[in-house]
Amino acid sequence: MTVENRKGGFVGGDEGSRDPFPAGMRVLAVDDDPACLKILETLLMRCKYHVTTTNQAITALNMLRENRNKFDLVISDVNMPDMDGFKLLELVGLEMDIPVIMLSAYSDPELVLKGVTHGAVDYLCKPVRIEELKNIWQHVVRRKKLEQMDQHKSLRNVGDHTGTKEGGHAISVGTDSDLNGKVSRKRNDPNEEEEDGGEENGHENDDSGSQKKPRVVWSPDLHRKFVAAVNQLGLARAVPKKILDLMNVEVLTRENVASHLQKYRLYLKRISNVASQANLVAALGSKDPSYMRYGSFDGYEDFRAFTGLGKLSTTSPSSYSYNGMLGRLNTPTGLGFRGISSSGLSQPNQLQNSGGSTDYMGQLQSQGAINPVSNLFGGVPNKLEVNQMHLQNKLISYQELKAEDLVTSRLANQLTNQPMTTTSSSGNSSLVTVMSSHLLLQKNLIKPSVQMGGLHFEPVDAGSSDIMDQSQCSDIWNICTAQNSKPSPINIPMPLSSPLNNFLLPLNGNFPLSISSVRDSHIDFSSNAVSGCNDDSRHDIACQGGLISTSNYTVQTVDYGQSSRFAQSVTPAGGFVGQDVDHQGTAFCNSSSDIPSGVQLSPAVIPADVLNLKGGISSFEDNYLPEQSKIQEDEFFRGPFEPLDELMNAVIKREHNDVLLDGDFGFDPYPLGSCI
DNA sequence: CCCCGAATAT
DNA sequence: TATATTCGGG
Repeated sequence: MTVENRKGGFVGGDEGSRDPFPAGMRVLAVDDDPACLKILETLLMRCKYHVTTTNQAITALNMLRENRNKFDLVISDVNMPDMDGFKLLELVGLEMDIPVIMLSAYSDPELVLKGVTHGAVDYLCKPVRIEELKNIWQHVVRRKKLEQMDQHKSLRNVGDHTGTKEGGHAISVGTDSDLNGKVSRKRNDPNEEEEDGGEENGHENDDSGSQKKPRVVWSPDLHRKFVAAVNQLGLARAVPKKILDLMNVEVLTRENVASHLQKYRLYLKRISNVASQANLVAALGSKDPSYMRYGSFDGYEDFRAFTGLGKLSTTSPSSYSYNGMLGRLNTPTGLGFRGISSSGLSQPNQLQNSGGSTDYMGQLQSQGAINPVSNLFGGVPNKLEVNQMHLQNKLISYQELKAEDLVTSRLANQLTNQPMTTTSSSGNSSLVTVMSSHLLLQKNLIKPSVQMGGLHFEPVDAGSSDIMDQSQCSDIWNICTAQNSKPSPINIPMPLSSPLNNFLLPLNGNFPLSISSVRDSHIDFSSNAVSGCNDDSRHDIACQGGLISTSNYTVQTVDYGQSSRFAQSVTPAGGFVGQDVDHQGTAFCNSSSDIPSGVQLSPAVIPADVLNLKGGISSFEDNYLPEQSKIQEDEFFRGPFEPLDELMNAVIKREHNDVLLDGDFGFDPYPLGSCI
């Protein structure tokens, strides 16, 4: 996207770097404490940087606004009287594409986390040592690189040849920056979405005479909003108009949303197919490890990208840039899972970006969303996800399940038996290790520490093992697969890591957490054989589910209509809602209109006994599914639920009170998202 | 008439 | 490919 190139600076990128790189890098140091500021300045100068200082955040902001090309990097103290360092960080991230390093006397992890989640590329503790400053230029280089990549990408979209030539300029609503930080709002589009931070610009084109509506580019930010809206509404009720309203992005038209929704649904469907395939694989009992590659998460890279490089993008109000995403995409590590391809598996090392890469969805993945796919496969939040959660400063911790022992031990066993060796691509090792340790911890019944605040995150890692464990899953999966002799129509092997995932996610990391279970994802196929439904692809059920929220647990599952029309005909009362904590779970059922709305669900997803939820939670199928659905459910779920299955369904619990904490970020409305 | 979703065009 | 536009229908 464009963005004007920052001239002046050096840049790291290959091209151009004629300047002696780090030397001369323009750094803006901000600290209300004169002494600290002086020290900082001195150190920075020693590093040969060109330093500008100010003791006021406001001033710093103004300076940056005046000429965004004047600085390459910002180092700001966290605690300042006039403006909270985080605020400054946020604004800078929002308005310009300049890496920001936070500085604080406190090394409280919470603060660090906050800084990182707000988009800081680094977080240094005072007293700062020159060693730490010597390499800060790397952040600039990194960002530059991303910018370049971004530009290239966008060039394609935008005009350049072919495509839109005349008139048709693409709009990137809001996005722009996406990768980097928000900055730029460049380009053409008349108005961007709200996000106030915005500013400037506006002029520019629009003009051209042609008045062709600018082509909407569904940037990550936009998509995020879209997903947020969808989640908020619940898939069943997410119709273009409503989504449009929720998104509150004016340039968009209902048609735009409708079109995107169409694609989104397609993605969901594909995902479900993937899941099915996975199931199939499991069912077949293939022992080929390659099938299980999915175990390798690359969280590390993601993590890095996520944290260090990028800002998180949040949903609306402010979107933070998430740099690094691109980079991530290009690296093998970027992929979350090794996938399953149409053939059923993917090659290890193979990049999973689905083809294009222009796809921002892939990028989104790195954002903090919980990867649906992973859920599909086991509902296990992958490392990345966990990391992301951390980053997001969401308070998440693993909470002990009531069934903890059961689950844990079981998991442990599985894990033990099947060490995750996976990994295919380079760079995974660390993750793998992490996972392993994580597992070990579980085995020992030590609770993992994903503690982030008030939220408790349930480690459902086990899920992955489940998948691997064919026997465990076979019942369910077999059913799914066996009956569907016919591959799904779409059947695109989607690498797990493919962008699809992102589509689902709430991408931003802000959600409180929920993870959805995927067990239900089988659905798609079912239509054919199982339910005897029509082949009509329209009838596939992508998934079913609902959101359960008990005082302690929140489970979200997805529900996608069986028939495309169902949305219209059925009106679930509840909606998924993440926000609605009170809801005890609403199940949306599709197709049949007889579904009670607002039902509480409980689902099949999580066996009550396992979770030990009190209150009757009856099985989903028994109570909430429409007849038709029930049939399907039976087909799929027949049999007692296995605890593992349970696990697989990622159940995430969140404490009641866990409200989002960080106000800034918190705002995410969606509970999460992921549908599916 | 409005809106939806699928199909089709670009 | 992704998005826009069209089309049939509720």
